[in-house]
Parts: sequence; structure tokens; C-alpha cells
Amino acid sequence: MLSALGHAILALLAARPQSGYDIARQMRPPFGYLWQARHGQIYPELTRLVKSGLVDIDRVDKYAGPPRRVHAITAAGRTELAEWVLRPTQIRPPNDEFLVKAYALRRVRPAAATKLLHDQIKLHDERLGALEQMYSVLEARLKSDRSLDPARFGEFAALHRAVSAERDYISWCRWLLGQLKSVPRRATSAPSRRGGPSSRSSVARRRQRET
Amino acid sequence: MLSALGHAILALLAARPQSGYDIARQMRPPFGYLWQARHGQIYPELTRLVKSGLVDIDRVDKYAGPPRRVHAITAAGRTELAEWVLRPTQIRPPNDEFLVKAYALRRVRPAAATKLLHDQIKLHDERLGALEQMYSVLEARLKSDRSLDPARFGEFAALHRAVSAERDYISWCRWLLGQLKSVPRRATSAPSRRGGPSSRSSVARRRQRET
DNA sequence: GATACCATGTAAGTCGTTACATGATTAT
DNA sequence: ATAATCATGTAACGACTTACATGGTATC
Repeated sequence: MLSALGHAILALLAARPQSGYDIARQMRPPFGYLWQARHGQIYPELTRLVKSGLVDIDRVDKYAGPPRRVHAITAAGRTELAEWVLRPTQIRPPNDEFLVKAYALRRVRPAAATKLLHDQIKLHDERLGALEQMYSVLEARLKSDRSLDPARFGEFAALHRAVSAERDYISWCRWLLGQLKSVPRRATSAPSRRGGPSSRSSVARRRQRET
Repeated sequence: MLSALGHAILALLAARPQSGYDIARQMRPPFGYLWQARHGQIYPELTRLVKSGLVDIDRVDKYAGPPRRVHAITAAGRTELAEWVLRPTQIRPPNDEFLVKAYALRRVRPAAATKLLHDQIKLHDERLGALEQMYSVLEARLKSDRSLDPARFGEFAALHRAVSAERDYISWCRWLLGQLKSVPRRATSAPSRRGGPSSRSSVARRRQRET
């Protein structure tokens, strides 16, 4: 059994041999677009991959500074990667903290809510900008190179996904911003429960087992 | 310090008092749209919330079957929730296993790749269908009720996000499917490295420290 | 000299999954 | 009877974060 991170590392090493640091750089939050992880998780995982024979140390480069251990995927690693790709995949839990905050947004003043949204938009805009730049660099390379290099198609697909996801997220933030303007009502700490038929019926639908 | 899950539970309890089972049902993968978690994580977290005084046990319902412990948020809980909402929020790491598989897609036969994508589309289509249904039920309620109930706006916003995210994901899958048809080249286990100037320049750009 | 980056590693703690455990109710 | 759902809990394990640790190089 190999973790998703392990397979993500295999996938990167299948593209080209790299050092742990190279991998960590590509995976560094918040700009990693294939898989995000910190070096504290990557180095031990690399060690495990070497121990299981899916990866080996190609060479150790010593130019200046600390030596770089360049890892390469083995034949067994490529086999494992291909088999893993074919195995069924579940949907990841979205679990976005900011979504929960949006759910509870009416608990804060509208001005504060607006600021929150602008902050979040800024964060995602920065990420989107970085992704778009990587995307256009890659696109330019794919066009200028003799034909398009299918070896880089994976990067293209992943970047395409990441860019699209960020745009979608930002659209939602802007939609929410618009909603805040049109429905500026706010609740205080008292829940203001106007226990009319609306909430009644909700409870009734949920449980009919009441005595 | 309280976890994101703890705050998600607080947010749900701020909407109405509920049992652990109710919370677990709303958070159950793969259809939970606010936050996904298993009951094995939820019950201990609820206990912690009670111990810290953010939640208390409203009552224990015994209709028939096992008793339901109905939890309610306390005043301290509402305060904590509101303060947490205002705190800065980082972007969650996307870390989607299927994205890594897409990155490595050219390692499998085109027919297998196509099947993988159809499977993934099916999964997301099922989730999208469920979400859209919840969305339309909620929408109908918001319209039929006297005016729109701002207390339910959070659900609306979260569902909106979830639906939009699923649609975006499915679009990407379909785009990939189209790409597979137009670029049906596949690599065998041999990496076919045609070490031309393209990969050279890439390496050169990445590190200029070579002796 | 201070700061930033390169480069690798480990340890402690939290978050989350999976599986075990129990027992009643409802439907087939 | 058998299975599915209701309802709560715990234990073991794996994934991930944060912080500590080291030491060289480049830049201001």
C-alpha cells in the first residue's frame, strides 16, 4: 500500500529525475498545482519509495552548497504507477474552511463579511495569477517546440484544471459579494427564532418518529 | 484552539440544535456539502465541544430505539464561531488524487484512459445530481416561505458553491476526454527521451549553479 | 554581519480513516 | 430470519503540519 503522496512523487519522477528539493518546490503550498505537501512529508516518503524499490538515487550532484540527491523512478515504479492509475478513484472531500465561514457569514457585520470576501478573493487571485503564468509559459513552449510534446501533456491538463478551479472559486466569491448587497439583513447573537410554520415543517419532515 | 471540524459543527448547531447522528448524516461522504467527516471523528469532537462549554446537551430524546442526544450551541459557542469567522483563512490544498492520475494518464492505453474519465464523470455526476436536488428543494422553500429566510442563506451559499465546483470538475473531465481523442499518442514504459534542446533548456533554466 | 535561499533530515502532535463494538427498530 | 437503518462510542493506524536541527552559498 502506497499513499497518494507516494504516487504523486512517482508521477513527477516519471516525468524526469529530480531531487527531493525539486519535488518539494513543485508541491509547495499555496502554488503547487499537482499535489501540495511540505518537505517534512516528502523526504520520508522518498526514503520509503527507495526502500520499496520504486525509486532509486540516480546520482548525487555537488556543484556548490549541499549535495542534491537526484532520484529516478525505476521500472517497478513505472509499473506501480500505471497500475495505480487504473485503480478506481474516490472523490476527495472538499472540506474548505472558508465555505464553513460563508455558511456562518450572517453572524458577522456586513462590512466585516465584505472584507472577508475581498481577502479571500485576493488570495485566490494571487494563486490564479501564478497558475496562469505557468500555463502561458507551458503553452508557448508546446507551440514553439517541434509539434507538441505529449510528455508534457500531464502538466498541461493539471494546470488547466487548477486554473479553472480558481476561476470558479473566485466567481463564487463575487456572487456571494453580490448577494450580501441585496440581502443585507444580519442576525445578532440571539437567533431571532420566529418559530413559524417554516422551521416547524422542516423539523417535522426530518423526523416522524416523535411520539 | 479548535479544529475546523469543531467550527463546522458549531456552524451547524448555530442553525439548529441537532444530535451527533444528524450532524454525521449531513457530513457523510460523498454527499456532505459543507464539511465531510465520519461519525468516528464527529462524536469525540462533540464531546470536546461540550467539555469546553461551547456546546451543551439540550435534551435526550427517547421515542423508540437508541436515545438521541440533542446538542445545542451555547452563547460562548456563538461568540467563538463569530470570532473564528473573522480570523484570516488560508487556501486549502486541492490534493485531488484523480488529478495526479490525469497527470500520468499517458502511461495507460487510451481506451483505459477513456474509461477512467467516464468513471470519474459518473461519480461527479451522481454527486452533482444530489446537490442540484437539494438546491432546488431549498430554492423552492425560500420562494414559497414568506419572503426569503436569511437564516437559511448559509445553506444556499454552500450549496451554490458545491454545485458550481462539481460542474467545473465535470467540464474539465470532458475537456480531457476531448484532448485524448485529438492527441492519442501514448508512451510505453520506456520514457523515449529524445533529449533535444527542449528538455535541455528546461534543465538549464532551472539550475545555473552547475560547475 | 544579517538575511535569504539551497538542501536534507527528524520529532511531536493533530487530523482523519478504518475497523471494532453494541444494541434496538423497521422492512422484506 | 436477514438486512438496513438508527444511534453512539472507542482503538489503532496513517496522513499531514509544525517546529526543530544543521550547514553551506549568495546577496546586501
